[in-house]
Amino acid sequence: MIPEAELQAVRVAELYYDDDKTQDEIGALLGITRWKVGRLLSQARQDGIVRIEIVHPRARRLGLERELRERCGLKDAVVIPGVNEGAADELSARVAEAAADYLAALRPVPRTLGISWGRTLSEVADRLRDGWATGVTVVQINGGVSLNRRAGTAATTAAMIAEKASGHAVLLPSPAILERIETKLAIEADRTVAGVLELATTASAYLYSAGVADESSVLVDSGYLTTGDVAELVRKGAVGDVVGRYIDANGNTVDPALDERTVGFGLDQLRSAETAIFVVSGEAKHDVARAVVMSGLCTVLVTDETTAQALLEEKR
Amino acid sequence: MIPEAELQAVRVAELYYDDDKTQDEIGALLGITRWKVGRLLSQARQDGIVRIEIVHPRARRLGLERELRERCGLKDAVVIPGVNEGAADELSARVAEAAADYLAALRPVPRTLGISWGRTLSEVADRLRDGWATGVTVVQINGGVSLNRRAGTAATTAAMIAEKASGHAVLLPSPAILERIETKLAIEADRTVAGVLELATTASAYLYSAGVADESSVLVDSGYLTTGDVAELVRKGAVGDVVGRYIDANGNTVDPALDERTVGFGLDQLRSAETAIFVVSGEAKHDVARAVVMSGLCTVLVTDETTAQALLEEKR
DNA sequence: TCTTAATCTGCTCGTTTGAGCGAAAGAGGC
DNA sequence: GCCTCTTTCGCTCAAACGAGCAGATTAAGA
Repeated sequence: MIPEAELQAVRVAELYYDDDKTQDEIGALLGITRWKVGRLLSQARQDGIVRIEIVHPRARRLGLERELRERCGLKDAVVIPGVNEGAADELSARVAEAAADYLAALRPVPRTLGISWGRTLSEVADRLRDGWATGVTVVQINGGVSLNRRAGTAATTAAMIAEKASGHAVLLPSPAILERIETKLAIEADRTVAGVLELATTASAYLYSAGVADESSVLVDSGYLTTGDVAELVRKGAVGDVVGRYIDANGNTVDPALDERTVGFGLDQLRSAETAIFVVSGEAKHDVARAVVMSGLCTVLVTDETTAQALLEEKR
Repeated sequence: MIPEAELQAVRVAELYYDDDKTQDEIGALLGITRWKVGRLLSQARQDGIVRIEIVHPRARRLGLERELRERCGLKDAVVIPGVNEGAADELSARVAEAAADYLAALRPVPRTLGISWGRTLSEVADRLRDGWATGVTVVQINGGVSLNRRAGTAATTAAMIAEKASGHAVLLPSPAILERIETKLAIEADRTVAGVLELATTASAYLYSAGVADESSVLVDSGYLTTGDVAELVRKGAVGDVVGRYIDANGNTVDPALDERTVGFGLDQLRSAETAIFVVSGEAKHDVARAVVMSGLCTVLVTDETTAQALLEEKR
């Protein structure tokens, strides 16, 4: 049996929202005071009898964002509503657009921006509008230019972001992962590389995404790792990679030896950053996303609704 | 490209409805006046960017009801929201319940109520609550007791409605359709039948449903008509039956000869009634419903959302 | 280019609404 | 039954809001 109060709440909600009556009128009609009407109304919203929805491609999910901020200790969060039909492309496009918007609206405007590279970042760069800022130095925080088959993606991403802000890009002239630790140390000691890495530490904001730990990874694609290497990493608990470094569900380095051979910004450095914007979308990346957010690798999260929900689900 | 104003409207709507900010605050935040915020907000609702929905089994669709009243010349209309999953039983149950509610809330309380019979009416009777009124005389407006296989359905419907209002039922002791017109005239001339029919004309309200013109009809089921008869009626344009009389899409009698042999309240009498409540639900009955509503056979319509939409669709 | 119509903007003012408070009404323990 | 605690109620008051208006701005036509 439905409680009497609920039925009345429904009736009141109908008259108020569908019939555009004032609370006073409704009160007179149903023989109750207008305050009671107001209370029923707010309870109806509380109970979910009245649902207010914002239906728009660019709409955001502020409720989820608030929860993410509060429960995950984020400085900020942007959540894009899920697309009706399962159009994964469109979803990532929208999230990328949101990230671009966020970056453009970021205050104070970063003087130096540290970025990673990959499909997501490239999409963000595309969607950034010309003149989104002025005079921003864009610096790569992890290596990987040379061996990449889709040559230059990494370079063009940085260049495009810089160009659209009438700034200039500083590339990291190094492979992502080296075969021998000695080589890695040597290259990091090199003036050019060391200079870039130092510049990276001075960045006022960082923008990066993450990869899934499977054979589809760009690191495999680029030849840095074999599918066997990845399988081994997964066995050790890897859920994905952030700026070229594989992490487990707790956000810790999975394979210290491999990490030693990886050139670029370290995870701890990222963790201590004032503003680290993490862009992620798609079901496949839920695990990495969780690891990144929970281990404090980012201060700002830009993602889709499903991912956001998955993150909060976990926390309950 | 999405117009700038729309994006701003979305932003405003988010801040207002999701973030519970006042229009003033939003104005300050976005650098616009609060009046502009208000205007964007009302436009967002107009454009359907902001959608307010009342989610409840007993909720009604007041917008549709208003349209029905205005566009179809109805005195009143009750529209029940569609059920999510295709549960036809539940839908008819809810519509029946709504009809019962409507009847109970009807003012002035009818002294005499004319009813038809059938599955729908029986459901309405079931859902009527004890003491829904006091001292109402319930009179059958069309025959059909005797031959009905589910013997007594018609009788019990009337009896139940009457009993729940501490009133009494007056049954029409006659078949629905007779084989010869002479018999029909004779039976109508009989004191008992004539008395009931006269009482029926004095009713202050009528409650009835309609049947579909196909072999599933209760008139076939009860043996008044053969499936062949019905097929012939359909060929002549029949869409369904109301109080035992078959009508076409315009609400006119399909077969005058058959009509002459049908005992009970006439369609014209129904049309001139002050209050004629028509209860109908389900996709199969859209055509009959349209015919009934458009030809002015009812003054009050109780139905489901899909049917209501189908009726209005037609009118465009 | 000037004129005119249409739209948009910021505002005044009266209405509508929600927070907060003391009184009344129920619920529950003794 | 009587008392206490909690909930619900009606109300005051100030904030929030929308209708309607006049001036500003834009678009369109001559």
